[in-house]
Amino acid sequence: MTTGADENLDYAIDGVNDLIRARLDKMQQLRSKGVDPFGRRFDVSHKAADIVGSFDELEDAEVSVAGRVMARRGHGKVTFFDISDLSGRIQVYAKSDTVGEEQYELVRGLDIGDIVGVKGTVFRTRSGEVSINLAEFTLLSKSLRPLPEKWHGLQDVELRYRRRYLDLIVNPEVREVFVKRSRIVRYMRQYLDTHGFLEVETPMMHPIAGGANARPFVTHHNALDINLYLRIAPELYLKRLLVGGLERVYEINRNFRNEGISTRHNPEFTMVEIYQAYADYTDMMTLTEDMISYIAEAVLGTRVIVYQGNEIDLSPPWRRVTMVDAVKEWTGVDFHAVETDEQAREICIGLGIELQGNESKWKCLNEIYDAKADENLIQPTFVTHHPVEVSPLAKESIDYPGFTDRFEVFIGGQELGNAFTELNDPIDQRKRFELQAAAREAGDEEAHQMDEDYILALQYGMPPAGGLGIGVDRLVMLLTDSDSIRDVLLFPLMKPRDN
RNA sequence: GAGCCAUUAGCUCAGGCGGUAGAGCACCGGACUUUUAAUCCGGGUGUCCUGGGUUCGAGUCCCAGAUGGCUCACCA
Repeated sequence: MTTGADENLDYAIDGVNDLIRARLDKMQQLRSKGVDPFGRRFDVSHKAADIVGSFDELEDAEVSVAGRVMARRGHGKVTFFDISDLSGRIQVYAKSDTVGEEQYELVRGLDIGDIVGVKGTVFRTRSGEVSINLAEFTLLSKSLRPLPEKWHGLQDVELRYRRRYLDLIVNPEVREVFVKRSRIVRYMRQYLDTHGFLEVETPMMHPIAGGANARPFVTHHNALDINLYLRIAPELYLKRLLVGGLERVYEINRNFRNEGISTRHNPEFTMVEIYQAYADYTDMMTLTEDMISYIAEAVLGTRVIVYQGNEIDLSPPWRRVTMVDAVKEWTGVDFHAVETDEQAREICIGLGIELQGNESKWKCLNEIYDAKADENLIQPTFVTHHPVEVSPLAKESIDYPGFTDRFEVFIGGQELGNAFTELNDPIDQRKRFELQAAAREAGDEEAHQMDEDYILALQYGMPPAGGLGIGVDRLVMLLTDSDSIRDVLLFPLMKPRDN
């Protein structure tokens, strides 16, 4: 399928302008000269940054490098261009006398954005820049659209998210964030694997959406003719695995919650959930401190980080405070001294917290806590002992009746994780579900549904266990100093544009 | 879901009080055999987000809508 140089290709490209037309013309001229504008495999011997970094060993050696043309400086019979690969950039020096007229014409026709392969010898220019003296040039992919500007990069936030590939091409610091994200997850796996945890995968499509308080996405299976929910948490499946004797399991995967979008919430987000038989929430605290500081050390080389202008020390141990004490610290209100639900509601209203009007005392405590926690918890902090009422899957505390052996961990003003000693009493669990069902009846759309199948599993006996969930996106935000979750998601959810 | 702000060339941005739409980079043509935000000469490439309205005249004022950002609400 050859394309004639005079064929009008505008139909094939959306929004053709003069810049694009010029590139289409070049593409057709290349074809008519027998040069394929969209090449094939190319043997790469070195990465750009490695050549620059190992100049002493590589001087005068022949190398081949592939990458995208990011800048071009023509000087008549000599042309310099910079190519960029994942490792970095290197300059290529093309001299008409060396490469010959034919190849030199190809170099002169290069556009910023073209992907090329170059072969040549390593040398240093007069001004000291490590470069490749071009011997052989291959066009690997013609770029038909102009890239964003080299100096300011791509600033338009909407375009950055919708066309992340452009963001990655022109904004190196963005690429760095996602490389770090990959390393964070890798070291998390490494930590858990070396501590005897088994990585598992559990269903993403659930007949009952359980394990968290959230509204689910609904989908439909045609052959079975049943509705299914995209999971809001893997918790109840992972605990079935504890029943099955897997003892230490974890899963790193996506959860889906049909709720608002914000700088801290994306409808799909990544959680790691970890369960350890014969342990409790205090073991989970130790694990949290130890794992996160390990990851920081491994990825960043330090446990002292800066997040949004605050210096944060991740070295264990982290502060521990009960929820009642924390609320007392922030507001002066001691909930142990509050007698009635009405009193509690009045306190809430006095603090400017909106209520439905039927909240219990402990629900009120939780409301105040939710409203105040973020702003007050910059350094790593475990807030422990949430009321039983707001913790339907956690075991009640022995020495703190009415509260659960649970914690939420905050760092940098953001909730990062949630953990508790798992409720393994099937009778108690049924009662908790019944209370949740009642709340649901009363209009709480996020209350748990009864899950008979899960209770059945508990009836066979689940070992006592500690369970922990950590928001991976938020951990990445923390370790990359990102203030929006969209900056750590390659493709955050965006409303489609109707063209 | 609510409030505030933004939307102008491929990209980054400027456009006083309503009077023929601008710059830099990129791009096109020319010069140039070690440049590097190369330089020099010449060229402005546009659905001013969309649709209404006011006006002799709207990028600019008014109304409605779209998308995005931030804040709040909900949540992790």
